[in-house]
Amino acid sequence: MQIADSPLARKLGSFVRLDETELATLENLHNRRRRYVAARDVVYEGQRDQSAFILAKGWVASYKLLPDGTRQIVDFQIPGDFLGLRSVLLRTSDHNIEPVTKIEASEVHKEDLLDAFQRTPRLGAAVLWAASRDEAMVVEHLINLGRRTGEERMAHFLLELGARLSLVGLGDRTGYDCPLSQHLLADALGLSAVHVNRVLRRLREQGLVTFQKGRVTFDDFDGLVALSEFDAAYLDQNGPLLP
Amino acid sequence: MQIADSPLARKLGSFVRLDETELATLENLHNRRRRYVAARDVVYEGQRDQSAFILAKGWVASYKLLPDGTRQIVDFQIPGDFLGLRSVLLRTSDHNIEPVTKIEASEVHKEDLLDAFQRTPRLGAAVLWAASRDEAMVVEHLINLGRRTGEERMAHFLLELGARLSLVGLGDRTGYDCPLSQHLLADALGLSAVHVNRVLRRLREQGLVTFQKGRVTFDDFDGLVALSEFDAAYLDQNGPLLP
DNA sequence: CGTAGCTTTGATGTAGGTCAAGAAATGTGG
DNA sequence: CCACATTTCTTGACCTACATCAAAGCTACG
Repeated sequence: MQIADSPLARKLGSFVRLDETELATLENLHNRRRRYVAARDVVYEGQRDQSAFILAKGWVASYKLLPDGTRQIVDFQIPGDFLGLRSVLLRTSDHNIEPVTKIEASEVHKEDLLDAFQRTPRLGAAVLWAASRDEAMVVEHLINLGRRTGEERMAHFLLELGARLSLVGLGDRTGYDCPLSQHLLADALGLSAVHVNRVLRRLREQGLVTFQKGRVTFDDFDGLVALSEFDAAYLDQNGPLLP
Repeated sequence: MQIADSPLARKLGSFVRLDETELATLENLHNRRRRYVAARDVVYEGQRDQSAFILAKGWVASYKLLPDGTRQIVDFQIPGDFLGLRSVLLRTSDHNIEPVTKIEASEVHKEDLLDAFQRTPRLGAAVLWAASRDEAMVVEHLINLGRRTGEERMAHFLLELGARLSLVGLGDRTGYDCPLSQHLLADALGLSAVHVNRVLRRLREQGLVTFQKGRVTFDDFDGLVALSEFDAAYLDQNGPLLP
C-alpha cells in the first residue's frame, strides 16, 4: 500500500494537503508496525515508554470501568486513529483499551513525533487537528447520553461512525462494515444490550438503517440524519482548510 | 489580594510549586482584568482575537444546544479555571458559554500565554496539567450520564465540585456556596428539573447532603462518597508532583 | 459437533419524564 | 420599605422509555 492511501494519510490529508516531504515523514512514523491480538499489550507499552500508536487495521474500544462492574465506552478507534496520543501531548489519561478485532498498529515514540512536528509544522497542525476532533467527539457523545433517546442515540452514533469511516475510505453513504456487537453498542450508548436490539429492530422496520451480519446499511440516509438531528460540523471534515 | 492567593495560583500551585518568578509571570497574565455581567461577551471576544480568559470571580456554564431546544451543559467553570484555553492551544471548540453569576475575568492573549510558557516552562507544564484535567472531567461526566442513576449522578457531581472548589479555597469537607439553580443542575446531569428536586430531597432525607439557599452542606461526606463511588483520582490533585 | 457467545423476543418492573399548580424566594420600580 | 412580578422550588398524579429477567434460536469455532 502506498503511504498516501493509508488511513492516517487520508484522514490528515482531508485537513492539510500533504506534500512529498510530509508524506515521507508520515511513512517514517509508520515503520515500526506490529500486530496485536489483544490490545491490552498496546496500552501497557504505551504507558511505559511514552509512545503513542497509529491504528492501521482493526477496531479498538476506549472505556472506563465502574466499581460495580458496569462499563462505559468513551469512544471507538478505527484505522487512522491514534491511541494514546494524549499521553504524549499532555498527561497520561487513564481509560482502558480493549481490542474489538485483531489489530495492527505502528508504535510512535514521543521523540519521533515531536521531531516530525519540528520538521514539518503542517503535519503537526494536522495531528493537533485530529486530537481536537477526538475531543469534540467525546463532547458529542456526552450530549448523546444526556439528551437523546435510544433511537436518536443509535442513529447519531451510526452516522458518526459512517462519516469517520468514509474519511479513511472504509465506508460511504450506502453503509460500512462494522464489527461491533450489540453488547459493545450498549456500553457505548448507555443502554442495555436488550434495548439496543429493540432499537435496531425499530430503525430497520422504519426503513432507516439495517445493521446485520457485521454490516451497517443506510436504507434512508436523509431520514436517519433527520431523526438524530445529525450535524457533522463537529467532525470538521469539509475538505482541506490549509491549502 | 496577593497573587499567590488567587484561585489560579492556588490551583496550579497544587501541581507545581511556583517560585517568585513564576508567580510574577502569572500576575502579568492577570493584569487585564474585566468585569462582565453577561459572559456572552466573553466568548465572542475570545473567538475573535484568539485569546483565553482566566475566571477570577463567579461561575460560568459551557453547554451545547440541540435543535429541539433542549441543552446539555458540558461543564461549569469556577474561579481559577480557564475559558477558551483550548481555542488557544488547539483549535476553537464550539460550545457556548453562559454566565451563572456576575463574573470577573482576565483576558490572556495567545502570544502572552505562549511567551509565558517559553520563559517559565514549569508554568507551561502546570497549564497543560489544568487542560488535561478539564478533559478528564468531561470523560467522567460522560460516565456519569451513561451509567449512573440520578442520585449517584448528583452525589458524584456535588463531590466533584466540592473537590474543585476546595482546591481554590472556596470549599471544604463541610460544604461550599453554590449559585446553581436546579434547572442548571438538570441540564448538566441529563435529568429534568423536577427530578433534580426529588433527588435532592431524597439525598437530604437520607442525611447525606443538603443543598438549600445557595449552600451545599455535606451531612455525611463518606456516605456520599460511598453512594456515588466517587474516586477523585481523575482530578489528580494530590499535592505537587513537581517539587 | 458441542459449547460458548451473540441475537432475538416476550413479560414485567421501575427510574425518570411530563403536566399542573401552589409556595417560597428573589428581584424591581416607586 | 412596600407592592408587585418573576423566577425558583416543591409536591402530587400519571405515563413512557428503558431495565431486568428469562428462554429460545443462531453462529462460530476449537
